[in-house]
Amino acid sequence: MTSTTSQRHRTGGSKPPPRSPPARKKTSTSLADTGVTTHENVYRGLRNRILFGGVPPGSAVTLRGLAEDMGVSPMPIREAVRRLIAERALKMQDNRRVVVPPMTQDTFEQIVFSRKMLEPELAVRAMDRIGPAEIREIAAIDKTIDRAMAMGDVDAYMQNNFRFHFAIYQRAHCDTLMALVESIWLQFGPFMRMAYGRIGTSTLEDHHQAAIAALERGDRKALRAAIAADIGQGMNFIGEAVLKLST
Amino acid sequence: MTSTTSQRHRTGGSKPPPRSPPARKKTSTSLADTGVTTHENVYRGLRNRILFGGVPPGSAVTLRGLAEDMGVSPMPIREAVRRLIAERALKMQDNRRVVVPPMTQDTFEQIVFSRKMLEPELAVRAMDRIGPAEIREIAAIDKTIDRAMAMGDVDAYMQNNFRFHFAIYQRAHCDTLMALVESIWLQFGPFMRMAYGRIGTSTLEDHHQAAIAALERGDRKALRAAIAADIGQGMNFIGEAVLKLST
DNA sequence: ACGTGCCCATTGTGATCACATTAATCGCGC
DNA sequence: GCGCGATTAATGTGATCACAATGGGCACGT
Repeated sequence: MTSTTSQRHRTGGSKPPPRSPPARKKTSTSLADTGVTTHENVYRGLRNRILFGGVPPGSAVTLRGLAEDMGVSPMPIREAVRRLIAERALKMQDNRRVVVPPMTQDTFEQIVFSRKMLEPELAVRAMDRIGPAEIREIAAIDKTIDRAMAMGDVDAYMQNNFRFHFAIYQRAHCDTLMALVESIWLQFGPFMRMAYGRIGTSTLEDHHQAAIAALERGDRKALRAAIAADIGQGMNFIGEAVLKLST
Repeated sequence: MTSTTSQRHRTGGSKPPPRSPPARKKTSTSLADTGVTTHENVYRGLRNRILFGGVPPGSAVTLRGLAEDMGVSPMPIREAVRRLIAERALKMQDNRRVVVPPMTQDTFEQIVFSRKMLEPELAVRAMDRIGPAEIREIAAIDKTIDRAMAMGDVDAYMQNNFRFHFAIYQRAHCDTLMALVESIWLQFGPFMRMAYGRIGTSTLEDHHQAAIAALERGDRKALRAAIAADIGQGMNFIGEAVLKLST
């Protein structure tokens, strides 16, 4: 699947001897070719897979393996992986092997702290730019979350939980803060998935309704508290499932 | 010139028909070849240059240019630059040109906010691991800062100011938080240099003495306040110099 | 003299090859 | 049969080439 190939930069077709005949083919414009570079597409795909738990912690990520999967040369893979390493979504161990970094109690605590420091602020800053239309949109996402939870659809739950939070944060137009928060989400994404995979989504409760209500009332303090509570509850759930039960 | 090549990875010696006489020489060890990979060395060199204002905002950073400067092929440069872009130390604009990102009032405010949220906490967490010996070391760095300020040595001032803060933060052993803070420092480094270049270091006052005193007394609240005040004062200075005066 | 169009230099991107190192596999000896 | 060493496979790294696109420089035309 996804045998898609790159959109440009055909290298010569065959070529045992050094030189390569032109043999340009280009074209194709395969699919999803959103005009961006190949390594950008690779990056987004990989990023989403990590963010939503598609790459279990500890599993190896090889350049040539991904290259074959995505039908491109190892080159754009290298750039995408390097970028994800810089964002701490991946980690290169001393072996030079690339893996999803393991979670420790210390790291987890720092993640929780960072989230509680940054995300409520982001929500409050976004509040002024969130009107009735945006609130409706956000509430719709929350509805989707409820459906996913009821059906036990972990993937849909995670994706929409992400959409819920970032639909709010994004309105703050604070890209510097957003970059920090996105990096943090990338770091706990795989373990959120692991937690839901172990325990399921049925016992989940979030504070999204309280956040929506605070948005409607324009209550900054309540919004801040709702986001903080949501983070606390969600991260506590992950902590229990991942750090307490086995490893 | 600089026909120099890397230290390993022989390229296939002869290559019959086509290209390029080998001309390898190894050379130089220009960059403190610490046994790590080439792109890691390139990364560190470039990172320091950015962090300490060696690359003025707006100036172009070209792959081949840097490659020639450092005597390596464009390849490790690409990885280092890609990493610095991910850390927001560099930015690739739509032209595909790589530059030190410009500073805006909004970005600046977010940087100040992030620093005030994260760095005092880092200092407090480090306090338990900072004994008399470490305090002596930190105080010595502060002495060096005073000397640099008196002599108007901007480079020495910036490097030792960095060393002062991170000598403290490092003891917290919080690498997740540290990564966030380092990314932030990379973003305002070039403008700190710009500010000092414009106004000089003579009018500077910091709160380092208060921080050292708080460390000696084990006074968490005072340490938090001293770090926050130092950030406030320093960033206000940069803000005045960079955002108010011209652009 | 100024604007306009073309040409070439430069830049980032992608592919492929060569190499060093590490992991895995198999075979040999006990 | 079971460990242990050598050989083989696989992986990340660096270099080089080819290509598309942008930008700047120069000549030409009005």
